[in-house]
Amino acid sequence: MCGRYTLYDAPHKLKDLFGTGNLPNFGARYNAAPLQEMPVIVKNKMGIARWGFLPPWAHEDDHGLCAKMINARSETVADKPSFIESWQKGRRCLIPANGYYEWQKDETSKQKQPYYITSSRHDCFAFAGLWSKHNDLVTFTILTKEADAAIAHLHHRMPIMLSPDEKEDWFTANTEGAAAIIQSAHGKDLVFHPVSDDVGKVANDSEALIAPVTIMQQQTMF
DNA sequence: CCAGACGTTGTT
DNA sequence: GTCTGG
DNA sequence: CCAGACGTTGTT
DNA sequence: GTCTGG
Repeated sequence: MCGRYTLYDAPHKLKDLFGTGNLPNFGARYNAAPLQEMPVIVKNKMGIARWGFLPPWAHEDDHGLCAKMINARSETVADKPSFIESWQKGRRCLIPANGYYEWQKDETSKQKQPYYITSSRHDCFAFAGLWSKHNDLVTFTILTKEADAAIAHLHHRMPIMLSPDEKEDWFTANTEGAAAIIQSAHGKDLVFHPVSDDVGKVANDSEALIAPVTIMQQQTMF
């Protein structure tokens, strides 16, 4: 599901938007991928963490496991051995983003069409997530839920997205409160458009990736 | 009880 | 560390 | 998430 | 088909 996203707002803009105290340095990203280092917010601080989650009992160098944990189902996150500690101890984070990508699979033609999804209401928002720490390595996962009707035909799951003004609630809530915030999260204001297949390649990372394209129906030779 | 997995999405 | 399956 | 690799022995 | 790397 949510396996690629963008974050191109400048650090100082994110600082203002989310009211964080410090200001790490990072550049615009149009194709953030799992296992990469990205900005995350925990309470009033912004830091850099690795996308993918390492459970507390896992080895720090277990990249394979980390890469498998890029998403966590919000419906079961409180029950899963991998996430239970972070959930119960309130290790929640926000992952600032400007949009994310979704690949729609066509069952008959077996083609994959990437779409870029944004919010018509907030040009910068945040995914809700959980973090974990091993020595100096901080990792994070993005919480998901059933897709809103606005994008359900693209994909039946979507990330939990919060607006900047929901930050305070997300971090001051107790576990029950956090669950309620997740419940109330929605995607009513989501909009999307098809983009180039170039986004598939992790090495591609430019503004051109989010430009709308016209879908060309590919010829089947046989 | 111990051993072994520990995740998601999507597809069947 | 904690849950599931046997 | 997608793209790309997917193996060993032995030699340098 | 399935795993790894990014």
